[in-house]
Amino acid sequence: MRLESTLNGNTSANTSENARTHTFENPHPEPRTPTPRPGGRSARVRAEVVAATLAEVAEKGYDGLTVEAVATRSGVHKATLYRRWTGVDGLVADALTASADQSWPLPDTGDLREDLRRITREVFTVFTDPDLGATPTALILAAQRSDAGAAALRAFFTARHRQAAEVSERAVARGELPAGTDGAEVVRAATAPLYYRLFVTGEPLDAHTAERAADAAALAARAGLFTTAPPADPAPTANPAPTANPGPRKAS
Amino acid sequence: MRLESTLNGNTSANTSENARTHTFENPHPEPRTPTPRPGGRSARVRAEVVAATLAEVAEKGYDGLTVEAVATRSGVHKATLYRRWTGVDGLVADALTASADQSWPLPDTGDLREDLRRITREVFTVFTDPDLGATPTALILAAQRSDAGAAALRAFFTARHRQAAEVSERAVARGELPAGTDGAEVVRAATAPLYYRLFVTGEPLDAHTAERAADAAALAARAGLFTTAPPADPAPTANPAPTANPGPRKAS
DNA sequence: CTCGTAACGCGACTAAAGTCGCATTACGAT
DNA sequence: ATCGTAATGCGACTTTAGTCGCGTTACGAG
Repeated sequence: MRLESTLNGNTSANTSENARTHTFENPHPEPRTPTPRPGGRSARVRAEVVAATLAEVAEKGYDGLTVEAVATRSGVHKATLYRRWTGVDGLVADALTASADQSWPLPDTGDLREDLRRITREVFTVFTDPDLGATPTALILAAQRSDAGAAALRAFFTARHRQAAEVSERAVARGELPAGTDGAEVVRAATAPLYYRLFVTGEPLDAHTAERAADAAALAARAGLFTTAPPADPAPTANPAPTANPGPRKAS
Repeated sequence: MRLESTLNGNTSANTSENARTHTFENPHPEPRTPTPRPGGRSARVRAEVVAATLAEVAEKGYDGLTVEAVATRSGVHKATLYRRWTGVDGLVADALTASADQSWPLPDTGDLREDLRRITREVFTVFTDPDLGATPTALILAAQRSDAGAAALRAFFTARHRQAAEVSERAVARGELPAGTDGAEVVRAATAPLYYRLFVTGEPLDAHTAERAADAAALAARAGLFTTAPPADPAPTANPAPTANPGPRKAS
């Protein structure tokens, strides 16, 4: 009985391996836990596959991404890709996980609104530039397609928001924001309108919109809307009125 | 030579039909334009297929949606589904287009912040309720997967934002907001943080966040951030500083 | 009502995605 | 260095998605 071990960053990718193992009817189960071999060839294979996935996604978009093409480009056999990464979804999730380790500089202008403007301008610049934006766009779209991808995306953004919270922490220290401000929420408020257009509504995004989103977030933060205390207003009433829903509805 | 005609709401779905026609090498081209037959059986087929698509999406999610299953559930042959709707993407786009015709009531409390709170609370309620939210969630995710779906999604949200702009128009008339406020932008600002969590970052969404998003949008609107005039600040400098990008990056 | 043909159903078929059993390679522990 | 076996490559194979040619049904125009 052959057991594939769990490799770094690929816990989800080995699910089908475990599942296959469990379906093998061995009347004498071997309780021994296999020792992972994450180094050498395995590490090289992963690096080659991640690189090939990113290249394929950048070139063909998420919809054109196939296991066959990644196999060809990476020189890794497709059986390995299916075994270790389950399929396209696992490849995307792993590529995203690999991208999450990138460090990135935070703006520090001494003014919160300007910091936020720089953040939103960068998001705008990257995602509206065909060359810069192809890979991240495709990765986000691809990641949404599966539980594994969505989990990797959540981890990615959660970490990014936590890091970017520093711009608000500095503003608090400067006395620009009230103590107890949730810095990650400030960054979310600033970037959400951009990602909303880019990835939900598909409406056009311009530099002015990016700037305005930052300004609105800064204004709200200064007004104390993002303090971790609950709002001063009473809780919603127990009888919500019929309201508008801008989302799609199930057809009757 | 058989030509399939363009049907209501299915212009994208007939692309492959036209493409097939064009690839047929007929030395004597027939210049006659076929007369569409959108009524009777064709209308019944469309209704059955849209209903089946919505049911399948609600039950199995966007990832479990297959042409085969829609064909089985609707009783329409899969060859027809491929011919008329091209595939899963066309089915989703059409289901979304069919959903877009639903009318929906707007809140009118006499107070902008409360109106926006009701809108965001409704979005929150629908998308966090497993029963109410399954279909719209799956439709949005599925629509993002193709150009046709994305176009339908854009049309859907653009129309919704335009309609919801009425809450701001009323606020302007009440003297609550400055003249020239872009009402659609106000609604976008209110709802974007919700959809960002739901569909981009996958982070949890609670009622407090929904409420706060409405409050921040109302605050910014009252401050005049959404007037259609450009901002009073000078344009961005010609030399942008290196800034943070909270999106994924291409691995080096 | 008739008629031309758009739209559809069908089964056979092709293409693409994914799996399996076997042999080989190479990673860690000793 | 040796050894057990994790990880991989391979080709054949299965499953699922999508296509094609033909005959049938039924929609509008006249």
